[in-house]
Amino acid sequence: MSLLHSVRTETNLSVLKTACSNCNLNELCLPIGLSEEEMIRVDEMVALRRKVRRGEHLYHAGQEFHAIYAVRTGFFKTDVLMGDGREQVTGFQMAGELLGLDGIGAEIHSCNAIALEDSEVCAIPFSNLEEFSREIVTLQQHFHKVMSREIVRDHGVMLLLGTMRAEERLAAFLLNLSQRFTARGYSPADFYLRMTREEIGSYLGLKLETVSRLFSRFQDEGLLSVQQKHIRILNIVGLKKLMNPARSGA
Amino acid sequence: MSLLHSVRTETNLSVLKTACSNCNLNELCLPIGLSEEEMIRVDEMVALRRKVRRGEHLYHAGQEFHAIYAVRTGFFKTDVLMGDGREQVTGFQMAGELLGLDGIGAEIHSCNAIALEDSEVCAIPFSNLEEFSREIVTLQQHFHKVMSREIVRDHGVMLLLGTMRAEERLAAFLLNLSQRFTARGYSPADFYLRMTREEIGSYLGLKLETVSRLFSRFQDEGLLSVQQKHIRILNIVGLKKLMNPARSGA
DNA sequence: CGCGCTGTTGAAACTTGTCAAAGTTTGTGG
DNA sequence: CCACAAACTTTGACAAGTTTCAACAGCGCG
Repeated sequence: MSLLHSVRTETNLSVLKTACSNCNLNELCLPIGLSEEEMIRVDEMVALRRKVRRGEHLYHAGQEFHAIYAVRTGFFKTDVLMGDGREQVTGFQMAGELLGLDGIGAEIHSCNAIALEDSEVCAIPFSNLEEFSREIVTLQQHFHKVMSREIVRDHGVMLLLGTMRAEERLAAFLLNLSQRFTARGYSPADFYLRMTREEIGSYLGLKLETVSRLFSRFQDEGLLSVQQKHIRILNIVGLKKLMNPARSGA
Repeated sequence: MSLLHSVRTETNLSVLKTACSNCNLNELCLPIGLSEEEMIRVDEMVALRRKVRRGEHLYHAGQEFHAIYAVRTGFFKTDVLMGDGREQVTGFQMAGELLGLDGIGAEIHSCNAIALEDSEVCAIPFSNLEEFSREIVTLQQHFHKVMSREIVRDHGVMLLLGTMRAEERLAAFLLNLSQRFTARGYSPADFYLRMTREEIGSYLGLKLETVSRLFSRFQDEGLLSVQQKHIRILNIVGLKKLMNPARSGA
């Protein structure tokens, strides 16, 4: 526990042992589908909980990789930076979602993970995860699925960035958020954005002004109500239509 | 082996057992780093070789997932299609690279894999892979790294699509190809593209006309020699500079 | 309570896309 | 083996979408 040389803005480590078996997230998180017995074994795997304050890094690009993190509470973004300062946000993560998969390949993190609000994660030392997944088939399978789904999600983002127009991108983004909030028991149509217009823009391959204009336009068109970060979706069907522009024939 | 109901354009299955231990690709492919003994065990894991002719699908989006494929020879693209016909190419795969990771999550393939030239793959039934990777730690670790690297690669493509200008994208694409050809013992500066301008454009989020104009411009600027699909890189430093436009300070 | 970060809006500029036409290569069938 | 058709590529002129630059408004943190 006397781990860190307490680097500048580094985050706090908590000594609290986390128990997946008690966690209300276990239906969204890694242990999906484990039997009660297996779940209790998995409790050993999770090392500790860690709090990350808004604006702080959970890990930096270039840093050594040791653990996968599961978001317990809060909200993160991951991004990659180009030499000249350009930023690409590669994802936004909320409760139950995993962070750090990018580090396995090179044993070095390839992106930054930054808390967008005060957050808490479970750290799962990767060697533990590999060890347990050799013994618990369900866990192995589930972990592989999680990684694969991350790949599929990334392909979806490529589709968005490569082929969609600005308004389609923002609609897709809002619908995706809506759906993920719903899965966590929150309102599908009324939520607070945790990220700035610039971060949304970076994720969607747009400039912040474009995002802002689009929000205004969607509001004018009666699709949304926008008050800063407070979004209400007023016409979800309309939003969906924006994404799938009427195809003539088919 | 009496597998397929011989669907229309479906590909041929070969009864040949593949042996990783004899394969000259094993330094690029899944079995990297295995001991000779382990390698021989892994031979059992690989089910069979399959030929895929140019233009044919290795698998379709929506099809049930059973196996991961390793490219032995040839060249593939993977793509996802939107309802209205828009296509996003998500990757180009060459010898030693893996196809099918997208299918693990939902047990259904989420993209199409199409041969761009007559090709041959090794099919590795996924249940075998999971079984063997429970026993052979090196294999488990390597497989996890391969998946993670795919995620990192995807993030690189997001960066490209989200933040780079057309000329930077094409430069990055050519340098990436060059580097992968080099890793396979081919010339870094003289190669044949297997894909059309439209496919390059789809991968890079550009229209085929833009790609064509860019090739012409790069040629005018003395960076490349372009004769249809035959590319010679004449000024690799110049290409790299295009990607990292001179930063003022730093 | 004010300074700074975040967001909004406008006008002009620029990059890339669209449409169109013609040239080139490749593949196929006679 | 030639000829024709289809697919792919190149190039131009113009249009459109998005960015850039700039000014200002609002909220929130210290």
